[in-house]
Amino acid sequence: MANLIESAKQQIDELIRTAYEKASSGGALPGGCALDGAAEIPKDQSNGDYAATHALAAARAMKMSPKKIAEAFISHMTLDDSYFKSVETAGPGFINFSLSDKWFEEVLKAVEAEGGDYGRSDFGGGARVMVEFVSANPTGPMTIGNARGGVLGDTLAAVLDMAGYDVSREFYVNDAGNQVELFGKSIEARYLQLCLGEDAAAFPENGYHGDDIRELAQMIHARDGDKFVSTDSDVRVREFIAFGLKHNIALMQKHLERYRIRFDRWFLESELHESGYVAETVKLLSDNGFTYEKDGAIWLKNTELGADKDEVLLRSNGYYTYYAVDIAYHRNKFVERGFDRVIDIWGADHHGHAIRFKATMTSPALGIDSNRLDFVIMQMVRLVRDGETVKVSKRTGKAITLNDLLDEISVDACRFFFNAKPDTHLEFDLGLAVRQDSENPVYYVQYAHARIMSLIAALAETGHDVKSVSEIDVSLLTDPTERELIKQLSLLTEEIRLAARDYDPSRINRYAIDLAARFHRFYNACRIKDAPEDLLAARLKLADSVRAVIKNALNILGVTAPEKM
RNA sequence: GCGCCAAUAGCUCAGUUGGAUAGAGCAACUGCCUUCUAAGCAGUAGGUCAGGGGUUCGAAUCCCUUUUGGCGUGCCA
Repeated sequence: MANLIESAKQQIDELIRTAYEKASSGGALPGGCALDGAAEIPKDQSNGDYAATHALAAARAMKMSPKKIAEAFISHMTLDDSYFKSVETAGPGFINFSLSDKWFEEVLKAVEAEGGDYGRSDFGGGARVMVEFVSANPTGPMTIGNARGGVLGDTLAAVLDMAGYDVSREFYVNDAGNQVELFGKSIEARYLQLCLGEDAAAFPENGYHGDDIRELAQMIHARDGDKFVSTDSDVRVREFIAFGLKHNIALMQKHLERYRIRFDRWFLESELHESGYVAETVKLLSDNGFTYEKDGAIWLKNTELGADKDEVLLRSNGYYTYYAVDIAYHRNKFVERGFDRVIDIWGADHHGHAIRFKATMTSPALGIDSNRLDFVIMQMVRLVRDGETVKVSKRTGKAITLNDLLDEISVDACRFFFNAKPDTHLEFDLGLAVRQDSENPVYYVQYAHARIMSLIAALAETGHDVKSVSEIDVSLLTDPTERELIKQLSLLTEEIRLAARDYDPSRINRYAIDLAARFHRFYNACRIKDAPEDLLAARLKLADSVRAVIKNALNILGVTAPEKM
């Protein structure tokens, strides 16, 4: 649970506040001024390990130059028993602190004590959070967009878990409605064409043209022959939908498993219909005066609820719209299942819906507190091969599926690559991704881990085992690469907290790359094997700490930490 | 038309919510293995932070505006 970055920052804040009290009571500074400002890690290491901006922020209120204020702070400050060995003013009035050996030792102790839990915090206070992601239509194979959403959702869930939330992963299965109907009719057409010839059945408008639909028809035909030719169409379509969905859902589960994604629950849309929950929800809205009738349909007064347009809830043909079902589904998440917070990961093609939908859910009609429902809108993935954009579409049948992708690219590389910042467009060059194995940053990180594993094994053969922090002398680790490496180790808890706060798990990728880079630098600058006994022990301990932390970071990303490469 | 998101090195992207001289990785160039994994390291070069205004001690970051791109604006989901 150690967050030594936060501890150090807090201590700086306290040191400055204490110094201000002394300085103001002694008359060196005007009293009664609010102290703003914060401790930050400066970009340039020559400016110390931490830089505080309190003096800069107080300049106006105290009517003094920031530099003079900073000097007054420092002259009234004692660093005894703190994490710092020195403090000085710099530039326009920054107060720069340098860390002491004590702090570096604390970091290694925390890594050792917490092991696989190092990085974990209670930032979330155990709040129950649902992350709903992928939720691909079961009418066809998962796409590249699902590949991105899958990684994003899974790693976000992992990050939230590490940050102290009680996390549930959920896949919402759209196994009802228009698209499913179309799915059934597409299979029906292919089936009839198979039994009676290509011209025997017209293919439905906007139907699913993919080969997977033909395959489903073939599977049915292989099992039952021409049996369904004479069946009533409604019955036949229902039968084919049931068959197709069962097959497709099982396939999605298998492919996601391969992708190392496992959901706590696969929630079926049909449950909401069959239990009458959708009807009940719409009735609730109607009873409270939030709907009206027009053109034979029931509309939600969404404009009054803060959205930019009204929405149909019940179509004139008697079917509920996705909008009505989505309201019911989210009402279920909050009201029936009591999640404190719900995060939906949606593609950019749904962002308009997300805005309207949030307005609806958080309006008086549903009464959900707006900070309980969040959307992560991820921008589209542009698939490129040989410099040309590949269109991703289930309908054309030419889409490259998640599973196709995993046949070409390792799960490790895929997961690492797709875990990019959600709000930027992602260009995925297939040719490059396939060829570039050794240039992918994931290998850079994994290599650091493998390197340490073999290092530890080699040293063990000469009788040098990894010792505990209490048995080594941390003050021997004086090389800049060693100091930087330990500082990077200390950062994981904070990075996880920020990743959870900002819903940006890609911070962990960058963290892992940075940690690996600092290890490689250390490895090149500091010999371990030939070092004097005490130094060897300290460096070996440091390397082993790095190994543990890389493993934790890769674990969050769902990427393996290999022992050899 | 209106709305949302974006624009940073040749390419892919960071930039700790307003801090010090804007950083990495690819690609290019120069070095480093008889010594713990060279899938590595060190170095050189590369910038009008899309353009213009504003806010203040201080702006890639906040506000306004223009341009460019993606997406949305269905009784599809």
